[in-house]
Amino acid sequence: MTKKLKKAPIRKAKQERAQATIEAVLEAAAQILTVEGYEGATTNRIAEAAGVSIGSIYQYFPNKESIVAELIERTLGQVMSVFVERLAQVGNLALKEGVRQLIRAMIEAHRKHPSLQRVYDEQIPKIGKLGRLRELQNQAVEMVQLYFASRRNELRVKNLEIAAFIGVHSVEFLIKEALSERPELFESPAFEDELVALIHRYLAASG
Amino acid sequence: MTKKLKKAPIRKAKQERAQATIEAVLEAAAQILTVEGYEGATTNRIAEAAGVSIGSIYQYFPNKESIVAELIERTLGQVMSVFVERLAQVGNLALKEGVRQLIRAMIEAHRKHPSLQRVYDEQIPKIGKLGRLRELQNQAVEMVQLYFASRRNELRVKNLEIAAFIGVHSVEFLIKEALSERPELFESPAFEDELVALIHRYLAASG
Amino acid sequence: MTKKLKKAPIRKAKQERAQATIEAVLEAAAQILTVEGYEGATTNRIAEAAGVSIGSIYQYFPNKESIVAELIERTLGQVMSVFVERLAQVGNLALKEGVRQLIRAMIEAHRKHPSLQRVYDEQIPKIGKLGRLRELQNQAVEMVQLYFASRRNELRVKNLEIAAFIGVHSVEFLIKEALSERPELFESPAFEDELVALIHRYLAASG
Amino acid sequence: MTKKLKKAPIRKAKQERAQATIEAVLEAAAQILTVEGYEGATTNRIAEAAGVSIGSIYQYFPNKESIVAELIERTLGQVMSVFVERLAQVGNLALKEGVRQLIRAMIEAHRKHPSLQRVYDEQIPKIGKLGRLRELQNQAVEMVQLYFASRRNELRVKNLEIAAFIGVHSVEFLIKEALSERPELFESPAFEDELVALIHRYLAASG
DNA sequence: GATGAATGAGACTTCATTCAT
DNA sequence: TATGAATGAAGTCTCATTCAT
Repeated sequence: MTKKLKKAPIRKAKQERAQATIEAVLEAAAQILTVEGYEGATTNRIAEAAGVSIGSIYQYFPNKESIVAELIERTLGQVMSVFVERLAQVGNLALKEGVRQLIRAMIEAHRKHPSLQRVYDEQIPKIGKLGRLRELQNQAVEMVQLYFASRRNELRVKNLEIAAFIGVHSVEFLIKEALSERPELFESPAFEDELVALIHRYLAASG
Repeated sequence: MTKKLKKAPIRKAKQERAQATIEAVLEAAAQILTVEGYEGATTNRIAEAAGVSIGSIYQYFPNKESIVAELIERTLGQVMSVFVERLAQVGNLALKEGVRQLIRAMIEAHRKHPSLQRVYDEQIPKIGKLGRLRELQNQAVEMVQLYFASRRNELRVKNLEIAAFIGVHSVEFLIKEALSERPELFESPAFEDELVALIHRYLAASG
Repeated sequence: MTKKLKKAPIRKAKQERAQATIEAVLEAAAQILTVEGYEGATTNRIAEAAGVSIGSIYQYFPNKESIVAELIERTLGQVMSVFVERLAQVGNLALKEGVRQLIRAMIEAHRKHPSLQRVYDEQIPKIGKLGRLRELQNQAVEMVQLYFASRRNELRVKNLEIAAFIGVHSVEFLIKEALSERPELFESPAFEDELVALIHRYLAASG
Repeated sequence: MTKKLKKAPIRKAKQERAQATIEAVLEAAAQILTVEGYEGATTNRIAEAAGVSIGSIYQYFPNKESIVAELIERTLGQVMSVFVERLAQVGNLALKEGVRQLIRAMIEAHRKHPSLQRVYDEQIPKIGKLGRLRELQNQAVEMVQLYFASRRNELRVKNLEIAAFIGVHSVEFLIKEALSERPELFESPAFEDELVALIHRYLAASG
């Protein structure tokens, strides 16, 4: 009994320690990738920044690529879940308001992972063959296309696939671009308005 | 005198040979970057593909980065010159037609350097600290802003700087994205129409 | 007193558990060495296969080498004890029958530790500088030499040291070679006859 | 013309330099393998001992294993060619003289590559899946079997395959064993006589 | 004692760059 | 000037061993 009582917390403590190491590695990797790019992100540097030995990294990640992969997976997962959630809430709003809500969701999602985005864009093609990013982007395009379909009577555009492609990618990219090149624009309330105008006027029957 | 008379053509011949070497190196580098990405583009591989010794590369380029830099410079230079030229011709066209001409120019420019673009996007941030690309993009944005200013009476948008930023970057990126992910869309005539609609409706007073 | 009475069985139990751990480690090590060779036999893998934590291994073995050393010691010890025992029984047999008994003993001894032999051969030189194997082989040679001396009148050979060296090593090696390369030969009864013929005809006065 | 005249020797000089590097690496590797075994033979150590940079090793060998492989190939190739040559010359000699010639050939062949043999035996199983050694040994056994067949009327043994297996392997191993453990025996003329006695008496009809 | 997370020396290998020819 | 052999810093990863819990 005594043993069992003791052992459980011990194992837990160990698991926590392990998890702490993993988090430290991922944070350090994110930090270095952001500041110095993929070239600067050597395994030794990540270990050092994480305050961990190089061996510990390989206890939890099979190789360097998998660190970046995990980082990507987490970031994209969060971004997507925010987006999907908002999309569900938007179903019965008028087009313009729906567009605004979705754009706002994207802006908010990116605010949480500021400059890592660019690094991911660069590295993703090398990791996992066009990778999960494309997959998720395509999912997003498809979901948006369905939303457009549900609002068809408000739309000017006919080809919803092209419209979704253009809508998703232009917003996504303009957000990233503003975030990294014009932070003051990204932060201004006008930015959201402009994006909404861009997409809504493109989609909607005029007048 | 006799010497001088002889030397001139020899020097010329040498210059030609040197130029040929440079071209071969750049072509080989472009080819390898396109097909295998930056990782595969080792100096030895470039030398081999160029049919030149590794030593010769360092005769003309101080380091590997400078090869990529020169490649970028040339490509961007061409794209920009096409764009600038078209911009000059567009001055007195109506907004919608002007927008169409500029978009068409960008599409054509990208058609000439299809797959290298993505590599450049990835590499440019690493070379020369935000690099020449940003500089040129900013130039483009400024010129477009000037063009917008000359058509102010046709515009709905008030902040021309934001409008130019959004217009240039969304078109630029959508072209790249279509080129690499939806080539069939890129090739369809509808693509140009959609881009024109996106930008023109965003800019113009409706009606 | 009460304490002592209690402690004794506890210590015993502990000792038993300790012994069980040691056995598990040695078995796992033998298994892995046999199947995957020395390269695959990492300490972590041995611990895992033994169902023991890596820390426990270092409780009982000062380092990795000592695990292999113990394994070798045990195997060779068994082989030698079989051989020595048989040698004692052979003292008053006629040469040919004595040779046959000794060869049979060697064959039987090797049958018990089939594939580990080769691994030991590879590893022994690295462990303990020429190692215990040489020592034991030399002992065997000396004992055989003594046996030959006791049968000197039946012998053709004069230099008993050389004869013992040749006899012991050729039999030992042919057994190992057959075991690993021609198992069907090793299992056939003809094999023993051939070895006996090889050694007896070499030793004995012909006719 | 001048150029051609100059270039040829230059290329030759370079080839010589390259070859010298290769030889230095192989010699250093052989030396280290002999003295310290496979564990001690790190690529850096080999490079250092060869007086070459680590990079130079990888200019000529794709990996560490290939260095050992080349060493083995060269040694075995020489041993085999000596053996095959002698076997051809031995065809019409009486059995005993033939056996002596073959044994002498093996002794001479091993004298040229003294202590490397043991290392090869250890490493060969790991390189190339039982490797070229087994292949060559099997070839040797087969050739010897053919020789025995041509001398069948002088033989006592019936199963020539087993006889060849036993003859080849026992001689081969006794030579190696003597070489590494009893060099003074290896050098004595009696050694050859004993090996000849061992094999000839085993093979021949007595009397 | 037992556990297993953490350590870090050191192995193999790559590749931009130099330099003797 | 052209060549390509040589260089060596630096990168990724492994694994025997230690030590806090």
